[in-house]
Amino acid sequence: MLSTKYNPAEVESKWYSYWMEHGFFHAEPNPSKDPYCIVIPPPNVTGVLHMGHMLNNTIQDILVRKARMEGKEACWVPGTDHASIATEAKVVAMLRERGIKKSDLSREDFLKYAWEWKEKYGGIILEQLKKLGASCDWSRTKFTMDADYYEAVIDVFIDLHKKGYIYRGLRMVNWDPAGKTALSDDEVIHKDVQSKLYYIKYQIEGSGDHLTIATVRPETIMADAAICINPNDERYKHLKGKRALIPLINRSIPIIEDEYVTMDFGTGCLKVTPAHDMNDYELGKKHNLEVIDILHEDGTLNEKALLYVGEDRFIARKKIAKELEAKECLSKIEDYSSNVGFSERTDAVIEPRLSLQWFLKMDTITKPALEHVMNDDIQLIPPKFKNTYNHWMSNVRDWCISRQLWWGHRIPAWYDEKGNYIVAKTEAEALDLYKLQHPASGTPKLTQDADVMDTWFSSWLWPIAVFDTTIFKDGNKGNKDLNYFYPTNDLVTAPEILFFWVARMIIAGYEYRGEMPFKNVYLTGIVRDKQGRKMSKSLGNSPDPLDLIANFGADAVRTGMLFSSPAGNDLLYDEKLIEQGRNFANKIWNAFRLVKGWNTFEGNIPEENTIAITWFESRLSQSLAELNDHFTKFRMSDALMTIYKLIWDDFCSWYLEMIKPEFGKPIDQGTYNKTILFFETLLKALHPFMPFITEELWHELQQKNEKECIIIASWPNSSTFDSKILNEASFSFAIIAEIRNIRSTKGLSPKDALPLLVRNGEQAPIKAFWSILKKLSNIHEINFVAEAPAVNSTPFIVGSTEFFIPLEGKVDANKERETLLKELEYQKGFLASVDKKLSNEKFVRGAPANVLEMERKKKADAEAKIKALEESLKRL
RNA sequence: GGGAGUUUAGCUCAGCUGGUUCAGAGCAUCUGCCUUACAAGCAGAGGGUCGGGGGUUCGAAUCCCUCAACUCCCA
Repeated sequence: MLSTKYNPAEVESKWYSYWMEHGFFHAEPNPSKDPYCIVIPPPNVTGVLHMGHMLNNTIQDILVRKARMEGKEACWVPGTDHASIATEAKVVAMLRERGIKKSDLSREDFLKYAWEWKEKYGGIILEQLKKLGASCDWSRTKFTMDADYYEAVIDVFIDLHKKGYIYRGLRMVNWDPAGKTALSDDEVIHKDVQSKLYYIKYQIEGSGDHLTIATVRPETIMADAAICINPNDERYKHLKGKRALIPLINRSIPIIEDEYVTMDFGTGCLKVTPAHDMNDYELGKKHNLEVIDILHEDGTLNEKALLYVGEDRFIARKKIAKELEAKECLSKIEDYSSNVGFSERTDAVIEPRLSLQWFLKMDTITKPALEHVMNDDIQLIPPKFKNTYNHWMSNVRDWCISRQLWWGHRIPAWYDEKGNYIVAKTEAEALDLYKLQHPASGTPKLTQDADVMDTWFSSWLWPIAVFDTTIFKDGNKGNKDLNYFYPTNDLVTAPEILFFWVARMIIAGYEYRGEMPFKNVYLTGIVRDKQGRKMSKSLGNSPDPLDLIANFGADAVRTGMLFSSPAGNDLLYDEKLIEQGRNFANKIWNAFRLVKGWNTFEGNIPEENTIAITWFESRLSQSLAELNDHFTKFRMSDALMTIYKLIWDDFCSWYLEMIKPEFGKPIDQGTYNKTILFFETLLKALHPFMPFITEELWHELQQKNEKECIIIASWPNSSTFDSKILNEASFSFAIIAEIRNIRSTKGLSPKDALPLLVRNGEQAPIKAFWSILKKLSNIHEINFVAEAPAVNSTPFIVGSTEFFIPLEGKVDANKERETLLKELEYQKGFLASVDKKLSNEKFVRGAPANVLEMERKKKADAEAKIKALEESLKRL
């Protein structure tokens, strides 16, 4: 005897290995089939599976499985990226535990440790995906630091440099003085900090007058390049064209005008320090100001500061404030709350710092990427992201592609001792080129740039490089795989990386293939907890996905994630959703137990079963059409809900109840066979969502060959459906609900068979369903009558047909009158509102014919109901 | 500061170009059932002035204006 509970654990591991053994996930270029391809957003090699991955990869797996069943050559390419910053941080932490400092290691030794770390932990996340059921072509697993991929990234750098897109320039970066490295914006944590606003007096050159500026950083006055005022500021008209003297050091600086200055902040006079503030830097560029950097890389003042050289910036701040006060240059100090960036790793206050970095010019290379999204060649789903995309791409800034790290693709630039550089693949090539360009210089000692490239500068090649890493150097036509699978079809990712990654892949796609990298971009939401907070390790509000899979089964987790996740909207995670998924699996399991338990006999199909079958065929077809429609619109949640209701409501609650033989009795062979086919069709339509239970039952329902698996079974298509029988069914379901309701309110047991009278039943739109109605609502006889019965009976109306259940002695006349009166009142009110509309001339004139007709039918129905209700009341 | 989005039942959300798919779904809640597939279940039921206000229209959840709250992105 099978358990009443479905047990996913062994089923899931069994089928996953089975699929792997039979190579069902593997795809090869196949000219007789259409390709379907998704490249995975490569997770960090350092990562472990979190809820966001679960959602994201579930959606990808659903799309791939469906495409595979549709007979396409479905290829889902997995892999990881090297995540230079995150990985380097983890390796540094690992070394620290072993008592090793990064600064004591050579680059080569450090990288050895990094690779060791990668080999040990780098595959974890991919193994976890297997537990989820991900049907990736694992033989194609790619890593952004694979030797050939590494070379491709270098080739791209060289190529773009040759094309004039890559240049070296000064740029403000987030500098961590404790870690002595630049950080990306993501690694900076902004906090509100209580600080002071210092009001400092600057003498105006050639006069005894002063102006006053307000600053939180008095230690930077030595780096000032100008004072800026707003040209519209009446108060400072007299300052125009003058110069001011920096206190303490008496250096003369110009007073400039720019509308950038907020007149009502501070004093309206702004000190401009281009070397130590992002905004001031921009302002400085605009006005051609001198850039004076007064800080060492560890945050102490350098000789350019002239004062307090060697002191830490914060100590210098205090000392300078004191000295300004002593020399009466400080007019006041206010408390002030400011937003300060801290290093995620060292917690040091971030210092904006100018440094030489490598950039990719974005103005021309982005053009096709913008155009082809705006004209919908590439579709963003949901489309609201087009706005955001447009805004970003139209205001795109040059991309800073260098990082002061070791783990990653090292920049292929070689410098001589004077700082001249050559971009080349190897040192030997660089040397040859150098000699060509500097024939007089002899043989110099060249050193390679110490920095690596931004991780995105490798992952932007992903949709191409997973197939072919050689096309970047010589622009060849690409290998078989690339030409078959590229452009890929769908990309599923988070909106957070729309620019970091998606936009850049599109740019690279057009640059190197002249073609889009994918047709559709499905943007998922963020998984949050019940209170709407982002899932995070520090909050501890994220469940471990693998625990969930162990407790509920992967099928349950997959469907649970999808029950509430419209595209682009956040998903509020609740374990209840996973339970719902588990309950659904259990429901299917029990339907299987029922069907599997039946014995059959040879004989004619009874009339009610014929009707049940005809009806379900139509219903199935209708639902499959709906399902496919949801899929074409990427409405995954709705697609799941469609199949969920089809199985739970239509198949289990209605169809199986219609055909279910009495306990212990056999079922006729014809109905049985048909039912198995229905069940199989349902399993197929459900397979992309719940791959494991469907594969299990597929093999349990009927004996299958070794290779006859649901994973490669053909996707069920919708055929025509008979809307008449669907209407008849819903009409009879409404009657059944009424009868059950009457039983419920009158306290009648479902076991007591009741008679049913129908007034003018010959005209009721039920036709074939009378016998089913009898079975499902336990009615022992149905009589068609011309007049309402004289005996005590409970009436009800469905559509415009009147029904009566004779209930002598069981009816409370007063209660009955009450309900009838209530209904009568409602119907009269309804009729009044319809009448009002119909007597409105403008409505009758303005409304389209079908609307008018509807209203007239409403009126007729309401009048019929009122008449029937009044008659019933009279009889009571 | 600029831009985008959201607001519909207790919760999560559908409702395309204004009119019977217009007030819906799932979950939750309540009531009654251990009815031999399933209590991880069955059968019923209740629940919303569609964020507030104003306008356009014969007719507004849907279009326009305005206010409010929340969210995200960029600075």
